[in-house]
Amino acid sequence: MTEPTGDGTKKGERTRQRILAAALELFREQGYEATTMRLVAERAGVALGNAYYYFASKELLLQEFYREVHTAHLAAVQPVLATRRSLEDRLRGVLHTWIDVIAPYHRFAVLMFQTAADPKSPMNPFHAQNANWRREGEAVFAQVLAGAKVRVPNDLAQELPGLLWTYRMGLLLFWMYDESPDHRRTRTLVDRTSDLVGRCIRLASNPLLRPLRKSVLATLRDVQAATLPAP
Amino acid sequence: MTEPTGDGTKKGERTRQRILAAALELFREQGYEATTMRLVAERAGVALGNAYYYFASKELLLQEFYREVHTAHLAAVQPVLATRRSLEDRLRGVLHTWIDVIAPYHRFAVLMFQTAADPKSPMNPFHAQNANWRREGEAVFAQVLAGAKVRVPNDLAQELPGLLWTYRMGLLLFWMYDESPDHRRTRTLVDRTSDLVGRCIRLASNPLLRPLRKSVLATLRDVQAATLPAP
DNA sequence: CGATTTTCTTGAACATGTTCAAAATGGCGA
DNA sequence: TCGCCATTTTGAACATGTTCAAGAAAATCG
Repeated sequence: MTEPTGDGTKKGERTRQRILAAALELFREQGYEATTMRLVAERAGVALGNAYYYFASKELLLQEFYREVHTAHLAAVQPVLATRRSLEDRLRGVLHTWIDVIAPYHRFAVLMFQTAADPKSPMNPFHAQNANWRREGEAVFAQVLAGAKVRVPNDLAQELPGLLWTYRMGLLLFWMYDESPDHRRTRTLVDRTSDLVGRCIRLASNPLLRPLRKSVLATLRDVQAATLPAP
Repeated sequence: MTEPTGDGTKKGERTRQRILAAALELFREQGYEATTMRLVAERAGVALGNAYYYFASKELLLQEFYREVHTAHLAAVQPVLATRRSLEDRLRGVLHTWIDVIAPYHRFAVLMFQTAADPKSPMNPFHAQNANWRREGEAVFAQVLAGAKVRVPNDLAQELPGLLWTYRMGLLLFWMYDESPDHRRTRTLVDRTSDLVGRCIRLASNPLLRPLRKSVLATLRDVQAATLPAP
């Protein structure tokens, strides 16, 4: 029957949660490739087919992982944004927090990519299903910009969250291959690049560069219009 | 043990070629995912296991495809480079030629990525096996720069081929989703961005921006040192 | 030429993501 | 409570990438 531990839950919802929990656990322990659906089902105490009743594919389980990480990051980032004012500081803070949040999954990410696995879908923003996920990610950077005391021209401001999101994707890739303790290399890279990004933003805001900036941004928008579904 | 990479005439070399030909054929006809190893073997008139004797994985077959494309591009690009002098023209020419060369494989590429397949390995430059392939690709852009009448500072010149190669990777991604006839959208993008790239290179070469440029390039080199194997 | 070693080829077997038809369970009105 | 329908669960079956032990063919050697 139902009831303890609060979520509004029918019978099936609990099963779903057990499966998801088992999957995330196994992802963390063994990585993506090594986590077979049979293992997930077994640990969840459920038949193989049942896992597929709730998650149509292994990849959907993966997307749940991204959601998990995203909400954790969103929460962890608020105190940081509340106390820092300069663009560079805010950016740096958000990215270090990001590393903190994903750290437990390093083994997971590395395995996932190392085995020639799929950056494919979950990393590929060019698909409608993933558009939401991407836009949520951009929102954090919009927050970063909103609270920072920099003046950027409107055209640029509009594109910046997306650009910063892409920048973070690059960092993610670097982080995956970063085996240094506490991911120090990545953290160094964050420090250096958040500085550079700040400088580049200021440079791009220079009135002298307006024509070039306009051209670049126009092209960028065209590319997005062609690949991303309409907002 | 057995090293199947053969000099031209042995028995096995013919078998290898038949398997490779069958694979490329099927890739073009049906895309990567739909091409099963069993199909490849069957069309090559060979047992399943035999395909694995020559190509340890399906992915290796894929890399052969890239090699094929690369050599074709290299050949096709020479007349273009022989007749154009400005950086923008050379870049544009090289990229349009690139589109020409890969055009027959559009269906292949689209299927490959659409099915959430693997940009993974063959697209992932962060692996030793793929480093060569990447460097060969960069060489074309080094040629583009060498024959162009632009003066770029040395530090930048050193990194430009790699940067342009990455730029081309982005174009490839765009092209995959480009269903317009003759890939006109991608060609338009090439025209616009090769122009922008030219302008950006000139901007980055400005002495006033030397400090920023130095910082960016230094960071870039660090990233590469951490991810790519040493040249 | 015959024996032996190397190269090539085969097909069965395995692991894993995924599907599916049928069985079990639960909810609920009569 | 009984019967009926939707929800949930099951396990077998399938497709495909990959491995492997063993056999066939070719090359090498004495």
